[in-house]
Order: sequence, then structure tokens, then C-alpha cells
Amino acid sequence: MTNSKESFYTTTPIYYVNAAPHLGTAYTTVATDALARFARSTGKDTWFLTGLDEHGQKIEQAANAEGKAVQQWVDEIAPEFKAAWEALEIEYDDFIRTTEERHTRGVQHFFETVYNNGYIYKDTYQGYYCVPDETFFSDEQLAEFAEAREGEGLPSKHEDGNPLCPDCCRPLTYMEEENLFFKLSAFEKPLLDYYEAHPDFIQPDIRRNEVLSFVRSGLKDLSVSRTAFTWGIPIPFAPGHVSYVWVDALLNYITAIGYGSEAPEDRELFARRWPAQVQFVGKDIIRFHCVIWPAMLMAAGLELPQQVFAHGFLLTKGEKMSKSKGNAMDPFALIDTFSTDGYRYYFLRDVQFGTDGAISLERMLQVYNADLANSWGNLCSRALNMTAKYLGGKTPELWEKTTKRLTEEMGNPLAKLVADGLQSRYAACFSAKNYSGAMDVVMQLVDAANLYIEQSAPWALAKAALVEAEEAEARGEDLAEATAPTQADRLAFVLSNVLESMRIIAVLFAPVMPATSAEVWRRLGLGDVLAVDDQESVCIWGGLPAGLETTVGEPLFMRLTEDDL
RNA sequence: GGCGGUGUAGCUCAGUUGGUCAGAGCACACGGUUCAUACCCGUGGCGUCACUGGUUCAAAUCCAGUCACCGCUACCA
Repeated sequence: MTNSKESFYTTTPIYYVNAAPHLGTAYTTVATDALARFARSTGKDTWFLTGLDEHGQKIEQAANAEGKAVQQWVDEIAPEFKAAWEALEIEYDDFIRTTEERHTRGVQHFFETVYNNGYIYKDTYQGYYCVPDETFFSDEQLAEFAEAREGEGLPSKHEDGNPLCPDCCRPLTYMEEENLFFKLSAFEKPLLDYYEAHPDFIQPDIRRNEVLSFVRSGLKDLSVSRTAFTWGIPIPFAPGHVSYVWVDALLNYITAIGYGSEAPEDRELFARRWPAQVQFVGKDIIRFHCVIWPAMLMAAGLELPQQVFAHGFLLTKGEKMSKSKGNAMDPFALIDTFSTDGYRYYFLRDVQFGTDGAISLERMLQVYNADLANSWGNLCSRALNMTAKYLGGKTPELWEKTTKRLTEEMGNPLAKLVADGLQSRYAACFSAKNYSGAMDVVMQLVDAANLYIEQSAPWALAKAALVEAEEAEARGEDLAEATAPTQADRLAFVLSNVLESMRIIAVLFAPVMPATSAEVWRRLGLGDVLAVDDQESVCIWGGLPAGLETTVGEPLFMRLTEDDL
């Protein structure tokens, strides 16, 4: 443990095992992974947590429906998620499941602590309950439904006087259930004060505003225990009660890093990791993460995470999916077509993180071909080919020798672009979770490198160098002793600039496209592992050593056509 | 109903505090080039900046109103 480094703890929500990994969960997880990789590359002591939410009535029912023991059932599902994350190159540091002992212990510790702090009390939950749907409805929900029904001239009550279920229109039953309640209402003011004092706590601002207006409208206490089923974490001081799943689930963020454990190493770990720097959530669960979660932490006397960042939804509206070829928007199918890196790039590049984004196969194909196959992949191809053809497959030896003179003579737009704050612009985008902007910054260098090749025409320099060599030989001169730069020097200069750009591009693309960046690293002769912990200095122009053996290799990204979809 | 947001080229969107702000990328068309994955480079848009009115020497950019679309308005997760 390198305690001198700054700690960076980031999380995804834990996913409910009731549904298989899908586009949405993959989106959150990829975004978190990219940020974690970026944090590592800037030297942060990074910890990336993801996991599974395995409790609750639905899980119990789903397992029962298949005639399996619940634990066995969730044990069978968990590997599906791990396989999905592996396919997406998700480099998590810890994977927590809420059925683990460390989690149970932490949740129970939390309940006892908050109970002792006076924020939990026993009361009766009263309300209308839909037996077939197994759902309680609030007075507000019923009133809204009744209004809508009456607006259509339909009855909102059954003959027996009970209201009808807003979901299924069957009559509801009045129920009473003894529950433990969390005094959420007590935190209305503290939360508002906290939001006020920490404007970045909830991001983007749109979500922050939503939360603000919600909390300002008043908070009601929250029922945090259930007695109707048993698949949950037993509450120590309330026999027969299990934790409400959301309370259980939210606590994973701290139980995974030692909360509730008396062991010295766990206490140390917790002290080091908490509070988290960034917690990613989908916009549908901000209330739990921006209201209930911070209130829970306050009640337990713990610090709040520095930021909860809510991303938008991926919309496929209007998209005619190619049903004939199977479920085209299944992550695994997309990875098969576009590769893991292509998948990761598309979702982070083409969708503004934080707002909803329209995605489609056609668009994905365009972005993949334009940015990855044509621009970045082809740049590598042409540069490595020319290096092999003109320079014998080695990075040029001239850095010290003629760089300065040739820069004065020919200019160096690539070095200038990099020196002009490229990496810092990129880093600023990552700090703002603006993945799209970060990718745009890198693409600027890719485009500039392709343009540079076109304008400096290494193939012409190669021919000129041959001519020059022949003429020198005819005169009996040795070009190696020439004082002025030769055409061969110019050729080497141009290609070394391109290769150096590729090195920096690979470093900057690595958080989003780890596999291809590592491959470019290998082809440049820089080694089998691309591991950076000081991105800023690694991205200073001129870091490519001379004399490395380069490899041409297969195209990084195969161009695709609609027939491939 | 209340609160909030959005409406800019075919598509996705940039446009800080009002004055080269009418833009970028993609897509499309044509031309050039050949190191490369039919790739790269260049050229091409008379877009009412949703509509109306107002403030100003000057508004996509501020104000008012209208229209359209969207989000939130708590306990399945």
C-alpha cells in the first residue's frame, strides 16, 4: 500500500441480479472503469468497486420459481456479470455481493449504530396494498391515479369502496405492517445545507436541481425493514425484520472497504478509502444516492462521498434493430462485431455523459469506421508500414542529432499541438466526466498526424533520399558526414514525429481502449505492458526512444460494412 | 397542476459575461494523392439559430409571451 499517493475510490451501483448485464449496466461500468484507469494513469491510489445486489423479495421469488435455493440461484447468476465485465475489460479492484458475510456484518453494524443514534423507530406502515402485484401505493399515487381515471370518466374505486390499483386496476386491500422507520425527515435541513456547501456533490446540475426541489418539498420518514419475506439481512434488534433492500444495497459502498469490521486492517482500509471520490449512478436512482444515502451516512456519523455523478439513458428509440440477426443491441453481440475497444469507445465518445443519448447500430458503425478504422487504425498502419519500408523497422536515431535544425526548417505541428496543453485539456475533460470531450482531444492529434503525413509526404522524401544517395556516391561523398540535413534525415524526422504522436495517442486512449493502446505500445517496440502512472510527464513530447524495433501487424480495427451488423 | 430543462445545417451537437456566432464532427458530392484498412488530403451548405414581440448602436446569445418535446413530483429494484 502506497499511502503517500492520493486515494481515489470510485464505484458503480451494485446491479440487481434479477436482470442479466445489459447496455445500461455496461454503460455505467465502462464509464467507471475508464475513469478508474485514468486515475491510475495519473498516479492516484485507485480503488474501483462494483458488485451485485442479491437480496429482496423479487430475488427470492425468482429463485423459488425455478425451484432453487436462493443462495444457489444468485451464485449461478454472479458469474454472468463477472464474465460480462471481463469481456468489456473492466478492471475492478473489488467485486462485492450483498450476500457476503462482510456485507451482512456491516449492514447490521449500521443498523445498530443508527438505532443507537436515535434515528430508527418502530411504527406501523399503513396503506393500500395490491396483493397480486405485492406493492404498496401512497396516497399521492392513488390520488393521481383517481384523478386520471375520473378524467376519462372511469371509476377509481371498487364497489366495496377500496381504491383500484394504479397498475392493474384490481381492487386494493388496506394493510398494516409493523416496520422500522428511518428518520429521514430529520435530515431535510442538513441535506440542504450540505448541497449548498458542496455544489459538486450532485452532478450534473440538472440532477442537482431535481434533488434540491425534491428535498425542499419535504422529506418523509422511510420504512427500512420488511417482515413479509426473509431473503434479506436480519436486523439484530428486531427479530423477524430484514433490511429494506435499498438500505442494504447502498451500504455496499462502505462494507466493501471494511465498514463494520473491528479488524485493524479493515479499520485502516476504511479510513483510507472513505469517503469515495466519485460514485456513478444512473439518473433513475439519484434519489437513493443523493438523498437517502447521504442521510444514512449522516445518521451513522460518517462522511459523505465527494460526488455522485448521474449519467443519462441510452435511447434506442426509432431504432429498427436487426431482429433477423438476433438481439443486435446485446452487449456481447456488439463486442463480437466492434471489439471490446470499439464498444467502449462508441458509448463514451458518441454519447454526452450525463445527458440521454440516442444510440444506433448505424451510428455505431459510422463512428467506428470514421474514428477508429479510418483515422486511428489507419494512422498506425501507414506509419508502421513506412517505418518498416523506409527505416528498416526501427524508430529513428536522430532525436539528438538533427531535431532542432529540422524543426526550424520544416516546423513540427504535432509537437506544437502536444506542447500546447493537449494532455491538460484531456485531463480536464476527465475530471468533468466529459468522456466525449476527452476523446475529441485525442482525435485532434490523430487527425493532425494524418494531415501531417499528407503534407510532409514521407514517400516523396524517401525517393529524394535515394536520389540524393546515388548522387553522393557518384561524387564519392559520404552523406553520413554531411553537415546539413539530408533527405534521409528529413524522412526520419517526419516519421519519428508521427511515431511519437502515436505513442502519446496510445497513452491517452488507454483508459477507454486499453487493448488497442497496449497493442500500439507493443508495435512501437515499447514493451508488452502499457502502464503509466504519471500521464502528464509521459505525454511530454520526445519520449519515444530511438532504435526500437517496430512491428507492422494486422489492422487495429477492421473496417466494417452494414453486412457485418 | 408545480418545479426544471430542451428546441442551431440530413444526423449528433459546440456556441463563456450580447458585437468575425452562424460553427464542428459525421453523412453526402466532386477533385487530388498513394505510405496506408477504397485510406488520407482538399473543395462544396441562400441553415428564417422553434415562433412572436421587446431592450440595445448591435442578440442564437438578455426580457416577456406562444408552441413543441423531455425530466422530476419518494419507498419493485
